[in-house]
Amino acid sequence: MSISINDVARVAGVSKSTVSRVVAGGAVSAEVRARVEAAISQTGYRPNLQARRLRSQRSGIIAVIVADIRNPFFTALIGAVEAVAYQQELRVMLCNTDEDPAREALYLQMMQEERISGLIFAPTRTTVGRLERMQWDAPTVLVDRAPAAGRHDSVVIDNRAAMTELVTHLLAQGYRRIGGLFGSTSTTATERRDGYLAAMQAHGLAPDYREVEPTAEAAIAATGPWLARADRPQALVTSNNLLLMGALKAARAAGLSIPDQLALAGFDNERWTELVEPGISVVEQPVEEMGRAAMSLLLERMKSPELPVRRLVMSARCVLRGSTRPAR
Amino acid sequence: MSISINDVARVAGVSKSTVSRVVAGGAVSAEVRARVEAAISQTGYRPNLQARRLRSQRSGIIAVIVADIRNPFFTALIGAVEAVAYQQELRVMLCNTDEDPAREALYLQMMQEERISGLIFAPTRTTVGRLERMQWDAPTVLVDRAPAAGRHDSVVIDNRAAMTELVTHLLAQGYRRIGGLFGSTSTTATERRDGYLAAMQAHGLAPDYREVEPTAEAAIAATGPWLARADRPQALVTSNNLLLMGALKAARAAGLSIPDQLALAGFDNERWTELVEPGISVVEQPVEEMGRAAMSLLLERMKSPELPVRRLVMSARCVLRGSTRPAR
DNA sequence: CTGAAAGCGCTTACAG
DNA sequence: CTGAAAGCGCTTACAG
Repeated sequence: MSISINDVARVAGVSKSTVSRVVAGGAVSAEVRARVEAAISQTGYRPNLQARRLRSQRSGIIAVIVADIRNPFFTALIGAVEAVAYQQELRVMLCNTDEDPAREALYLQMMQEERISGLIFAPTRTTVGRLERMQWDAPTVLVDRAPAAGRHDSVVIDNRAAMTELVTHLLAQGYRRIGGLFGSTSTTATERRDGYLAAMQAHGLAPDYREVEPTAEAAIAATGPWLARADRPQALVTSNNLLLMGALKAARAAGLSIPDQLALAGFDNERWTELVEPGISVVEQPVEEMGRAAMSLLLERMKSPELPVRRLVMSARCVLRGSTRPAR
Repeated sequence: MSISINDVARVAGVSKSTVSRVVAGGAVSAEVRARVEAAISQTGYRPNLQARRLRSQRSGIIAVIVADIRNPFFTALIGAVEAVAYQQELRVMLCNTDEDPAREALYLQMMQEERISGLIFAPTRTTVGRLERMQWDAPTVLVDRAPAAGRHDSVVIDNRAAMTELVTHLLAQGYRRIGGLFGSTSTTATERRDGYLAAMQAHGLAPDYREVEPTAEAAIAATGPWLARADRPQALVTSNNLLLMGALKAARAAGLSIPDQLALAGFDNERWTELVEPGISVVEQPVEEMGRAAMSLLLERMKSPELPVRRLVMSARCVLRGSTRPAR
């Protein structure tokens, strides 16, 4: 079909071993090297990676499996991963699971068939549990979502503490009926929920929260009726930026002014949170750094499979804006 | 290393040809099939795609090369492509070029070595020109960015007409000093610029525009000083959503009220354009449909390489909001 | 420094 | 329906 190493060898008048050495940068005399290089550009030869991988038993492919490629948090993460992969001459295979454990299982299987060199994975809560029991031996780094302790390296923030800080801020501003809107599919959302519960309980307040599919649409559907109730919350925290956006839309639709009738806060310092009026208070995660750190851990793991499991907890910070101004 | 078809054959007491047939769903007696399937689950055998691809000479890999994975337009596009690829059992290799022609060239070469089955590509203006002369024969669909006529299938909108419509709307609202902020790296931005020029000229107005790197940061840097001038525009249109966001930030920083001191409009109906006050008028592109259509064209092209070149022009629509209310 | 040979794990005609 | 053989395009010891 396409031009192979044999064609180049014939044109250059050498063996294919020699062509292979030239391509790999091995020890070859200058004269032969020049002849082979001429033959390569004359024929337009391009190595076949499928063959190289089969023979060398390393694919040089990194898989990235995320729950929602449309969530800008994951987009930024993927961007950082891709940048590192590019400079390491690794390929990136993209897998989007829509928070579906069945799809995650299928993708894991496919990536096993792919003989990937490494995996960056943001799994659902369901799969976090299963992953411990599964036979899965490719070098893997869990990012954003991980068990408290497990078999794989991970890069996370302290979700519980971050949410506790956010809720404590609202309490300090005088809010008492604080509602929580949390994703139902990730350990991350669950940890953030626990941070909310801890803060409320520490102040002797009754929690009032919902767990939903982590999309703006689900947030709108859940928040609309909630905000129409007589005992509706004075403030709302959400576990991610899509839920935050949905909550804001629902508040606007209900005609509630922010923060006077509803204070609002959530996660991820997306640019829009600063552009709406008033600005929305958020927990900012170092997402680019998380992506780069995950790749660093992965590269080390690929090099040294016997390293002890590492868990990297990065720090997040609250960015406070008008949406959480003191309660009247 | 890992379990191969030979191991399964030995356990099942058949030849590896037979195992291959079972895996491929070929004609095998029920009794033998059962034995082989038992051996497969007993050994935990997973086919090696590298070997399969080398032998069958088709990779089943789709490459997606985009200029900026962080631009939500491209993110949505990638999401749609991935969804179709998943159901077609194709893998997606993700390539991000940061609008860099050198990086595009490198990625094209890599994907050639990958022996990809197809390519979805949003190239820079530089590469749009080169692509015509390059030897590049993998099935390819250009999306969002394409030459007026060329060797490859494409899916675009009528960028020139869409921008003309947007500017004509501003003119009808009474604005005269309308500035344009356009990306410098894509045919898309250039076509939108031409639509702006056409509308201004049709009304005998002097154009006033800048071409910049298509990022929010570049937009802020360009717009800040511009809005500080005595002859600053009364209205501003931008060629994409990142520039729009940057322009809005610069307007806010300059303390200009919208639309009274500065009307604003751009591209892509991102959710934030509706949540800021006032809402921003935008051209909405059918981005998901563009991604799915691109995959449809690609699948057909993969099946029938001899089809004539097709150019699919999808329709866009203006979503008018408060940011372009009539001028005082 | 260079070449011949073996083999990575499959699929695919070709016999039987 | 089943198996033996060839071969996809490489790399990698092994000789020389």
